[in-house]
Amino acid sequence: MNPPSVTPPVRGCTCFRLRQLTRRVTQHYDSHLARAGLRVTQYGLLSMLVRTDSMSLSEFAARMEMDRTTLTRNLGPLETAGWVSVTAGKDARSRAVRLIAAGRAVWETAKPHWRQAQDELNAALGTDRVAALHGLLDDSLTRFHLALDSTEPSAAP
Amino acid sequence: MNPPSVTPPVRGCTCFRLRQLTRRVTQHYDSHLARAGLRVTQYGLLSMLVRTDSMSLSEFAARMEMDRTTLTRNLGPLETAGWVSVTAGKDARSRAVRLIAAGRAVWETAKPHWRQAQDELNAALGTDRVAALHGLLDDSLTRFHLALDSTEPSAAP
DNA sequence: TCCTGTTACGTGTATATACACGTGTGTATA
DNA sequence: TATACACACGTGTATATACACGTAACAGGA
Repeated sequence: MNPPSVTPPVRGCTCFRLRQLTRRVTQHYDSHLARAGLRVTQYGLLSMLVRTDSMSLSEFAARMEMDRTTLTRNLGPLETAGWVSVTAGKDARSRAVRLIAAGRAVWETAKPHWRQAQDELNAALGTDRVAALHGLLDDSLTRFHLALDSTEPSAAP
Repeated sequence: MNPPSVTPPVRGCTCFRLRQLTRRVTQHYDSHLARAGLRVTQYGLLSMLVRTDSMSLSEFAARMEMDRTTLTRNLGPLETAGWVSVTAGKDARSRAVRLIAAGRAVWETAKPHWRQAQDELNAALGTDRVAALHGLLDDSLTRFHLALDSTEPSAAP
């Protein structure tokens, strides 16, 4: 007889599992979005910009949960392609990121390909499971911030 | 009155959420493993090698759910550090990957740091939630393979 | 034996990711 | 006002990721 209602210890590495699934899922989305000349990371950036007139780099990075310097690099190809403009911001320090018409057009073109990738994933995993996964991922991110932000073992003053 | 037991449509992008959380969680693990001079990806590779005497590159890549060429690149730093050896395999084509004593030593050193990173995550999210996340991630990966492998839109012959 | 297809790799290229570090710029304080 | 600090960025460096492409080696059949 097993002891009831005892939570089994967590086995293995959460980060490893996350990275594993993320690799495969990213490949799936990328293979679809490639038809529009985009990667899923780029599609995500454009999607965020579609909903916002203008943002500073730091604000953009915070919303994407992405390192600021990573965002700078990731915007490079989008700027080169003429989809995004990075101009002077309110401050002399700040810079404003904005979506250009061509960028919106590419996003519109890519959208049905993203939709198909997502539909195939929904079918493969089951809608219930995907919904549960979304909830768990969102919740985990929130709790992660609440508990671990500015508690990292950088230096004990 | 809301219609009962109707699964709400899935909102947003699964891949985006996965990548978001993976970024943050990876940073967390990396900050701990840095004390042992490792990244979580490298720790994962060493962990797999600890349980296996010898493997071909392709077999290793398959077990890691990692692209073969990605694995080749990721093994570079580990070889340079003298933690892993890549020698001739059974075949003249194949190559055997093996963990060296120094590699095992580093892994042993890193293990408590990984443990702490995992414990902090467990505390931040709650053990139940982490267990649920593991189950969902594992299950999703399996179902992903069953449904989407060799069904990718590469080319319609 | 020679040809053909498959298998197991490596490399070039491009993007994704983030830390350490340095540079201006704004702000508040002595 | 001079100074110190905080803020917003960019860059150098290193790793992570994978597709396209090419090469050498094996396995079968003509």
